[in-house]
Amino acid sequence: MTNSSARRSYHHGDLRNALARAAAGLAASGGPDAVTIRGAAREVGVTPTAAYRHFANQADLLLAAQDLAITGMAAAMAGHLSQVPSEGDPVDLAVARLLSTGRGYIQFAVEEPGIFRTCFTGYLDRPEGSDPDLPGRAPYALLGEMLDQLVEVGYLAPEDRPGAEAGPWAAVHGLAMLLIDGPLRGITRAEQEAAVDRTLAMTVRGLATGPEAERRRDR
Amino acid sequence: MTNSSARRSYHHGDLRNALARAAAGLAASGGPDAVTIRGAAREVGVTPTAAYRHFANQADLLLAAQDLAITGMAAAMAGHLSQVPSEGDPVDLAVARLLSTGRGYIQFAVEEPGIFRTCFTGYLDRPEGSDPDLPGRAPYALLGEMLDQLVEVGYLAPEDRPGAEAGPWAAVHGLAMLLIDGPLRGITRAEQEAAVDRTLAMTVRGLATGPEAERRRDR
DNA sequence: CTCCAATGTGAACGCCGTAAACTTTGCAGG
DNA sequence: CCTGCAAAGTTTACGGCGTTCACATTGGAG
Repeated sequence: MTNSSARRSYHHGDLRNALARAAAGLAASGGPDAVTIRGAAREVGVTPTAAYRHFANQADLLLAAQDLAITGMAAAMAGHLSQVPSEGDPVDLAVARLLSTGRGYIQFAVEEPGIFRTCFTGYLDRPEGSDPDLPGRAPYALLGEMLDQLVEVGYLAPEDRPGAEAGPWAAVHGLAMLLIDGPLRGITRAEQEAAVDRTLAMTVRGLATGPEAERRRDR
Repeated sequence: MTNSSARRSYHHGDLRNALARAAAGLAASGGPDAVTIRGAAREVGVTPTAAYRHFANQADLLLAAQDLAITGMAAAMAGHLSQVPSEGDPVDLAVARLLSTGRGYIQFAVEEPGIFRTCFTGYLDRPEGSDPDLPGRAPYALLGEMLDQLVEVGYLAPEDRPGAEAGPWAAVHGLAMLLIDGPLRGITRAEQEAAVDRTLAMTVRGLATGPEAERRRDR
């Protein structure tokens, strides 16, 4: 886990990135609370105060770890999504893509709880009117595409499209939180998968407001 | 904020409860991370080490704060639920009660984020096969009753009842988390309410698998 | 070649959790 | 009544954390 590239000179040369990577590693194993200036510095083999040449404070370092975490999560979800077959009935396909996105989200949370939690930490003390393109929005954008496709194929009613992200995102995010940090932690793997299936089924059914969805229900 | 009952003698007499209440206060204003042995002791006007006569460690104190937090949350939700009218169409009523429960959950999270977060913290390092009646299950039980009622009135199909808690709970919990700690933090109140409405609507629609639900859809 | 700005180190402060040794106190039994 | 013990607080101390300030080293611009 320790960074292999030993420091050769007084000046590190890439300390900022090295610290950020170390911070991400700490986050992966211990969650955001484990992201510590002293810990990251120790990992890199440098004095704690050196970190202050590159990060304003611990929150700033955590932010860098968060960037890496979000990148990792986006990559994992993209990989998961890419395995969905791309041929077949358009409605089935759009639904399958939404399901895959949700499943990928939850699976990442369960497999990498530290990173997942790091993705969604630190919004508390963010400067007021700061970057509206907040991190953590990557899944949001991806979800938006899925919903657009659902509208295109007639599964989701167009009038229900605006603001439709909230529901599915909440369902998937909530289940992830309950599974890794909450009261559902510790349930068996089978129970876990059942909970995921039930939640996704409810979500998909809850979005079925379009004409194509009605037609399918009547069959 | 400081506890008014000043200590009159060397022995406090009710230090454990006083510390627990102080811890809950800290949790309310600063979340679970603010629950600190030294902080609670300071609040009560006692030496930090005195706390160790009543709590094994900081996690133990946090657990006590969590108990109070969960009690408070349950009370708030019960109060919210009690305002639902008790007469009218049975299906409407059952749905209204589910909606009120969900709305109460989210509203409490938004109004008391520190307490809410404290309710769902500390599951990470809980002893392995400990109390299966985990805290945080109170909402779970309440939700179970709502779902039972939905089955009774024919809105939710009986075969979909087992394990049906996961979906609604996840949706409501997830939205709460996104609103208070996540990327949805900082949206306007109107946007917030829209997100809640959309999420609850999706949830209720997603549970509509019973005969009575179909009949209503056809009208 | 020189000097300065960037980048690192060392020592120190106050906060935290926690342990060990000590002190105060209420109360049980003679 | 009084004696002594166990319960409940206090004092002191350790290490880890974030953070600051003064200082050391270095690479590269002029």
